[in-house]
Amino acid sequence: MNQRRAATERKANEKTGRPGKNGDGPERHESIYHAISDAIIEHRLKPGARLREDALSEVFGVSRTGIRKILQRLALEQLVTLTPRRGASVTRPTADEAKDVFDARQMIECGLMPEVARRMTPEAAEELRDMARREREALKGGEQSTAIKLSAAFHGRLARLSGNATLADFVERLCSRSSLILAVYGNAGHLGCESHDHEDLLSFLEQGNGERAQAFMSRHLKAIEASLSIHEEEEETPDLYRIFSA
Amino acid sequence: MNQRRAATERKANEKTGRPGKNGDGPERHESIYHAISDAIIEHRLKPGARLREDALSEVFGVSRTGIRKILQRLALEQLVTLTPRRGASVTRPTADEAKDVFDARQMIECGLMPEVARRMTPEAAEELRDMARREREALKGGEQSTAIKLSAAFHGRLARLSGNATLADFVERLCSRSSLILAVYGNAGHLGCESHDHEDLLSFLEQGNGERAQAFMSRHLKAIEASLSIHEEEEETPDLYRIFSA
DNA sequence: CGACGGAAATGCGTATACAATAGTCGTCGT
DNA sequence: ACGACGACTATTGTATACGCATTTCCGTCG
Repeated sequence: MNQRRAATERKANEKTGRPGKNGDGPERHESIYHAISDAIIEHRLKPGARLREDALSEVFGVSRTGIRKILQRLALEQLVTLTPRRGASVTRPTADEAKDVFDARQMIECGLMPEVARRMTPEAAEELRDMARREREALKGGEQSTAIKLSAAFHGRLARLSGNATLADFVERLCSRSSLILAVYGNAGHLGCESHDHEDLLSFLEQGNGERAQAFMSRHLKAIEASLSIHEEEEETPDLYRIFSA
Repeated sequence: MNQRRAATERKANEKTGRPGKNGDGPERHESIYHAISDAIIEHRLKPGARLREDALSEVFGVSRTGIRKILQRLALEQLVTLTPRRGASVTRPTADEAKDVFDARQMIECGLMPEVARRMTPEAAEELRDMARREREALKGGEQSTAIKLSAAFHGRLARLSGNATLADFVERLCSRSSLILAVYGNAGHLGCESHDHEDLLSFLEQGNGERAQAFMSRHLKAIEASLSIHEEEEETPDLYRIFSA
């Protein structure tokens, strides 16, 4: 076990070109954090998947201490669930949580649209249009992972344009969780944010029409939420009596 | 000096078995977290105060590892700021952040009022009325720390009544940060949420009048924000040129 | 008198060790 | 043969100690 670990560490060091010591401290942690959160958002790590500290520390070639810090952060963002003495696993959102998240997005993202319309610039519109285009291409090309990430990034970038960093952070967190929700309750092949919704939304924003953008965002989110198939999947105390009596 | 006191205190705790809270488990960390965050929210730790890991670990009798975890969490909630190789300090919110926080509170707390009015029950109203009463009494009695904490708790509890846990979490975070903002920009003797605002708001909610509650909350928050004296206090790179040319 | 350089101090991150616990598997008794 | 109890293992949680980087302060030199 230790030998394996040493080998992995050496390989990691060779990769970064730092022999003996990896002094990249915070930067390395940041990249690991993004690697894990991306994997979760892109559904390469599915809800319920266990994230063992030893395994992660071996894979990334850092100490378990560092991994723990990263897992704590992910837990605070509710992307992973930490159960005491049982370790970390990718969060499996409940139906209630899904409703909360989409209600919150309705409130915040829609509420942000007027200000975003006011602050929209040609450069920002250009960047967003590019993201929307790439997302649609990824979706067409079957790269669902890429499409999911780009969709979340689009919503996040949009919120950031409002100038309110705090609310933009909230939106980004909500989008990450939405990815998880789609992974659990989404119908395969009918991913959220398809069609030309993002492009259409952009048009309203470029026209400075906050009202219509707001209404459109509301419909957009409602459409995504409606596409979910919420089946309650009782986690606790399944009603065996009801199940086996029928 | 500090070491000796901390050592004796820790020894005493171990000998007495730590009455009230058992120090063994994660609950100890939880209580330390609350101790620090309360101290920040109640302005017993003022913005800019440095939080050295060694000192904290001695005071609370836990290792630096645990303190680090707690500081990370507080940093993610933006109550403390971690500057690389400079340590942790209580966050000193900027004027921009203050505006963002209050704009966010306007959007979320006001947007929540209709649902809260719909779900208000006599028991909840009773509890909230008690909190408001205790807050007013604390304010009258000169216990500003208690009043500040109760005010934040009132807003948080209110949001939680909406049934949306995600948005309630956001509101609680925003209220914590608001406490910090009041510490920096608030006028002494004119603390937020005084008068009978909370009681009046409760009345509207008990009547199920979400519209008026929403409007009242909006005025309430605007009043708090307006009471702030925002002076820019350039932190870094003071504009010497501008200062000395005039 | 100012500037440069070294030594001490502080902080951060990692590794290692140890403790505690939940899950698993085997054995024993009825 | 089946169930229950107990030991073992795997994994997490926490503390301690060390190494490295950076900052700060002070002494010496120009």
